[in-house]
Amino acid sequence: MTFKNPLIPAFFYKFIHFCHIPAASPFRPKGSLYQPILDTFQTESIKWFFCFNLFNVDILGATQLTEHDNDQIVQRKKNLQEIQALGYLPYPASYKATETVTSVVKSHSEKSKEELESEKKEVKVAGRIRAIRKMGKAAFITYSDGGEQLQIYLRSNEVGEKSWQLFNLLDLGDLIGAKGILFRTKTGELSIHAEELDFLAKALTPPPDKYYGLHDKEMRYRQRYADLIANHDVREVFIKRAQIVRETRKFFDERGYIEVETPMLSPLATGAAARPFVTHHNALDITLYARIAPELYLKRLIVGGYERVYELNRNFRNEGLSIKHNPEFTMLEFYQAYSDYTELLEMTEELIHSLAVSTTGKEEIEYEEQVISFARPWTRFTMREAVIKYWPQEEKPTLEALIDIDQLRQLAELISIKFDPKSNAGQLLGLLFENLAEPHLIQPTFITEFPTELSPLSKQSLVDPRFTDRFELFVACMEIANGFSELNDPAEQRARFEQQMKLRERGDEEAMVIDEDYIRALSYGMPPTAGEGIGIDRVTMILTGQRSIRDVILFPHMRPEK
RNA sequence: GGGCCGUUAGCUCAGCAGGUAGAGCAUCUGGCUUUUAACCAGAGGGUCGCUGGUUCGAGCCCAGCACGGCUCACCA
Repeated sequence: MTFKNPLIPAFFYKFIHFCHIPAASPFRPKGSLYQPILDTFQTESIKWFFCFNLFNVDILGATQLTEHDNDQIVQRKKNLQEIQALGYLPYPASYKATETVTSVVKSHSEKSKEELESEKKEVKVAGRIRAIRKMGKAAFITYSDGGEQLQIYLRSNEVGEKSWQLFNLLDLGDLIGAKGILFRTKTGELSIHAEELDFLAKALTPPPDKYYGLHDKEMRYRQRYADLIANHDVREVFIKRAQIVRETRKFFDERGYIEVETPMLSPLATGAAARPFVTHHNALDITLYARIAPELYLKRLIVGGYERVYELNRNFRNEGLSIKHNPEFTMLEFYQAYSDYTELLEMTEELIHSLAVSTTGKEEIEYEEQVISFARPWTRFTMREAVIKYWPQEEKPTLEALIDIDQLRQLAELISIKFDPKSNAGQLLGLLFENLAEPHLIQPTFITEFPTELSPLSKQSLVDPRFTDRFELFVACMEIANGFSELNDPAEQRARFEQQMKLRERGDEEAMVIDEDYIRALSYGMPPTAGEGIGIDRVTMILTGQRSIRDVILFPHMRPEK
């Protein structure tokens, strides 16, 4: 076997240099330290390759002390140095495990002590050390693959000199491999009776407290890796999130939808009411916006003849952060031709119900000390009905009052809700709804009949054009979904955009921008279509019992450190 | 952006009327061949977020700043 590489002379030079490192570091490698390792390789070429590898894995860097090192890091670097001296690679490239900790635990948890003894099953398994219990010449190591935990039992006289020496240099958090026979201890715990230990990687930074874990929220979000190592339930949340996303895709795939990807960077930030992130494309010398919604692109695809499309991806909104808002969040949007909003409403019920059952196993879940029932059918109110239902006074407004601008102003004043005097009737009704009804919508509730002024992309109701054929779903007082029959009349769409532009001119930064190409697309003829967006982060929050959106986003945005 | 709260050992947290800092885990030394938050004996470890002020003396009181959490407003 030959290893031909024109760079070998360079490696050679590095290697020579490497072997003559001045005594600058307190952990300067001894001159002949690597010779035994190199000697085990027969060919010169492999030797050089290996030499490069050793050099590249930063033996010096990893064990060099810095002024920031505390006593624990110093100790761990020393241990790594000694592990190398024993002949182990400090950061080997792979480990040929026969299975994972989780698979071993899952497949053997039911087996009795006697069964295991007769099977004498040999396994080779890798994991991270979570606990070490040493008793003189024997010891237990608990290690984990992130999922399950497994115990290794070692005896100094059985495991071999080299493995035992390695064991004495191991620290909590290190990654190791163990080979041995599965058995059950006196106390009945499934364990590997170790024949051999392997060293796979060093944890130079100690892991969080093995019992109390990592609580500091700032550190949990900034160093999610440490959070995931320490807190098993955090890991579970993101596994469930993946399950929710997977099943959502399956739900739409099974219904004849195709998944599409539309621009994340676009010359117009439109399709929703929000302030965008702004960036610049150098080659084209144009301003681009991170998308606030894919809506208008998806409907162009409906025009183009894909009758069912969905996109499950990120939206970006340059707005405040809160327990419910992250600057980037995951939105599912889907569009279905020849359907109206009532069909999507039913579908939403079906989708969320099935997600709830598959991720939690039940129709009823606990969230924020409330029991939320996803048993169908869910409550439905028009926006005005909801306002009336939750009106705080004995004397309630009439349906007609709730769409009349003068009466709405009086009503808002009556219950001292502050409003912008320039607000139109639809905006005022929306304001009353948010203030009075939203805080009560704990159980899944559909709100329908949205004012046209609040719905620039929705089709007007045939029975009353002041309202649109639109709904929103609320769960746990959060807006989860927003769906409507899509406005497909290009003339009416232009009028709505112009209405929005007027709001913009009056200083409403979040009002929508006109999209001429979208109107052109509509002019080719868009079939009657219903479309919807569902906030995946919020669905995940509810189904995993998390109060903060930061707990369902792996790397939530924070101010940079220092 | 406003209000409230927080920041102490590697991790989790105590600390008081203002008198130079404590515990558990982790680390180090010794003991222990089926333990499991292993145990027993001993040891080391701190710029008490930063900067200034008050004071004989500040982790503690005051001011400013930084970072974070919660909350209100805008938003999904």
